[in-house]
Amino acid sequence: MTPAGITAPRGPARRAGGRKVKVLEAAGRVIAERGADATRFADVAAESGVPVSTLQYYFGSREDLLVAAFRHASGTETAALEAELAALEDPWDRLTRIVARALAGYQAETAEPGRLWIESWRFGIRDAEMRADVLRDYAAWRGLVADAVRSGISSDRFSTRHAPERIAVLTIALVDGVGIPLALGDPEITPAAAAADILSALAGLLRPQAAQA
Amino acid sequence: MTPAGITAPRGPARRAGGRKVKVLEAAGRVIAERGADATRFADVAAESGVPVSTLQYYFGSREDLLVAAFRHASGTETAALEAELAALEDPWDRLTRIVARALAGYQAETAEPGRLWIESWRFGIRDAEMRADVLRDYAAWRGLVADAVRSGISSDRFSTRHAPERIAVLTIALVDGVGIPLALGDPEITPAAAAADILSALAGLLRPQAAQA
Amino acid sequence: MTPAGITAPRGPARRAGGRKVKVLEAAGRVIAERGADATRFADVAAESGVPVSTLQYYFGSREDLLVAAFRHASGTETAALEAELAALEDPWDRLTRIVARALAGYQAETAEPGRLWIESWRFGIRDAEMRADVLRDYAAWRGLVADAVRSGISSDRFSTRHAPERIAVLTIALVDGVGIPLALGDPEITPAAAAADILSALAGLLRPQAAQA
Amino acid sequence: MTPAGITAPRGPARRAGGRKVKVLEAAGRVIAERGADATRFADVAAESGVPVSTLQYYFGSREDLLVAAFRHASGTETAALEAELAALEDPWDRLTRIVARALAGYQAETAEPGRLWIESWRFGIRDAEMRADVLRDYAAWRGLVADAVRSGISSDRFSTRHAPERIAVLTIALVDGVGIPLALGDPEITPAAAAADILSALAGLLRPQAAQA
DNA sequence: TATGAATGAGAGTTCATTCAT
DNA sequence: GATGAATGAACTCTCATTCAT
Repeated sequence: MTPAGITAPRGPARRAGGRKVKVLEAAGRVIAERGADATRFADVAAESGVPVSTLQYYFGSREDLLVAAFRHASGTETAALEAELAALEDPWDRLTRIVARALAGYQAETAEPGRLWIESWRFGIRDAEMRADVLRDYAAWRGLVADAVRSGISSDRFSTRHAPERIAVLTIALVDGVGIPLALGDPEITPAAAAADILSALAGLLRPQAAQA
Repeated sequence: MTPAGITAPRGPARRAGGRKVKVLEAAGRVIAERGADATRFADVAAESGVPVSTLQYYFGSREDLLVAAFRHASGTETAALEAELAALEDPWDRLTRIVARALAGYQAETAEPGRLWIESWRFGIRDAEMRADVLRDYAAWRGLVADAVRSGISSDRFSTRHAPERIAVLTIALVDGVGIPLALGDPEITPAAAAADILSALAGLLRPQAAQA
Repeated sequence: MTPAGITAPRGPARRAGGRKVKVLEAAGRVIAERGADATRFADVAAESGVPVSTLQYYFGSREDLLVAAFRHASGTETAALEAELAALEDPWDRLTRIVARALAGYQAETAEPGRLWIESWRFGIRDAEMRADVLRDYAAWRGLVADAVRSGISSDRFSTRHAPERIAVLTIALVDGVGIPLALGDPEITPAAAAADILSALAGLLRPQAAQA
Repeated sequence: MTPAGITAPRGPARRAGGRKVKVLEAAGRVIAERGADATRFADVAAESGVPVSTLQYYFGSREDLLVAAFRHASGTETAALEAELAALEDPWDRLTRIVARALAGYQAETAEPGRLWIESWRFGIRDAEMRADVLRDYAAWRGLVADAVRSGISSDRFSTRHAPERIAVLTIALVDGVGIPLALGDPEITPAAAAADILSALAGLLRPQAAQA
């Protein structure tokens, strides 16, 4: 199906042997590590092995590089989630997976995705372009939740008086709201308990039939 | 109840006729406006009318000033909330008030408290002192929720199989998780609907008797 | 009179269908607009539509391009003046035309020739090649004046005890010296009055007979 | 007459032991040497011994430093000329001195004042503040010439049908117009001959009585 | 106690130039 | 012959901090 020459990635930086992608990933790591405001060209250069002037040649200003890095990271994360969900039929399983993946992003050592989300809120408050990206991401994640909810309702597996869109807003709010203290190492939150609590609350809203509490 | 020394304020800004307090409030405004990382001594000097070198004389390093400003803001906000709650008997009313005040912090033009919260997460991820403050705040807010829940349970106004501490975690998660898109001006979130949804979810967990939906 | 090879232009830009000439004219405009020191390859590329690397391929270093642009502009201007003068018999008319053309170069919106002259002095002070060009131009302009003066003397239309070469120096000095404030928009200088004053001073030196004041 | 403590200079930078004045003089030397556009903070720092950041603390931007340096130089030069003229009674002597001083500025090794004038025209074409300064200087120099001319007319030592202001414009034009090739080392111009020619032309306009040709 | 003066470190950005095609 | 990609060098400017008063 795919002609030979097309195996090379076709993302926003398909030329130069994926060098830009390497840079964007390096930038993501640095942002997660130090914060967007403290991310210098020099840091990304050191992390990626690409000279500072080349970074500027690629991306223009420092802010453009940051926005590109955020966009790359969120695109990657969303794509991975969608790929995971594609394999799942049961709507409750899908919700479970969404919650798990979101929380996983906030956990552990690097917690790269979660840190980038937190950075992106901060950034989006003051930058219109970033804000648009963040809202688009919110819409994407909520959309996946709402789809699962709608699927569960139409197959009679969920029974709820709330609109799927409202459920979606609450679900994403819960994972973010729990994810933050998780990222901060709050001793009162453990990943497992957090997931269980969120799903339990969701179950209260959706009353899923069979197989779930 | 109140220890002796508290009659005269003993915080970091007791002397100098409240000049330090003025500075901390100015710093809070600047942080909300520009973000903590972009808050320079010069900005706070301009906002407060106090010379840069005096700010350093008062607070030491820039980071110390930021931490002090966060601490002052959170102390003020928590105190205000506690004062509000002190007037309320009914536990559901108290939960309603907590949710309302939290969401209010994220809304509208300046959204100063909410922006400071978001900043403080970011900051706390990388600074131990700030992290301790943030976790203390989390504990305080959750404590107020848990108190209300316990009070409702013991007076048989709430009926729930969840631990009050878990309810508290979820409640604070919800207000933060909804507050973030609110602060970003997400068109899918309106303050009223957000509050209603959160309270509706809480009602599902607590099944409050009478007077509430 | 004209050496053989001149029928086909042999300047630095004979090939490539006049593309180099287009570039040199673009460079002249940029230099007049921004000044030689602030003239970047990128500016000339934007003005001419020729890529930066091609400019370098054509002209070598930035300084070489600047010198070539100055030379092209002065050659063009001198040639135009000579063409104008060729049509005039009367030596006073020729002086009048020289003064008028010189002053015109300093006037108005773009004042391209005048600005290039001013730039070239500045440049010539520090660059030997440019200095030689400037002195050659001085000699050319003065030569035209001296020729007219000599012609007027030998035809008894001028009566002066000054050497024609000295008159020429003073004449060119006057047009430059008045041209500078003209280029600066000095409100005390108007083009018409400036020309009249210069010619009046010249008349004092040459005492032209008949037809002139 | 002068109280002890006042011996310190009272110019635009009387504090800090005249350090700013030292810097401005250093900047003037660098501008004359390299040209304004090529004058870097680092050059002035090296020439003056004052750190780059201190230069910025003193003057703000690089452009502000340049403008201040030009202003200082022109103020110094004008003051020196006025002091010279104050000792002279005879109007023709005063004109002679003005011409001599102006030409001297363009001569010799450094030719600092002349180079600064040439730089200032170039700068003034593109910068409104500089332009205002240049026009003010033109007015000052012309004013001194016109005063001498008026004085000569009212004492019947000059006899001219030209307005003193027009004579002044021509005089300054002549010294600038001759000064430029002088600064360029034009072999056709010698300082002595240049001065003689200019004064001779002036004499033609003013017909001074006695003692002058 | 409070403040202005002074300065070093560091960052983003511009730009000519080199290189490979 | 022409041109895009890539990069090192240089420069301005910001800013926290030190010092002296």
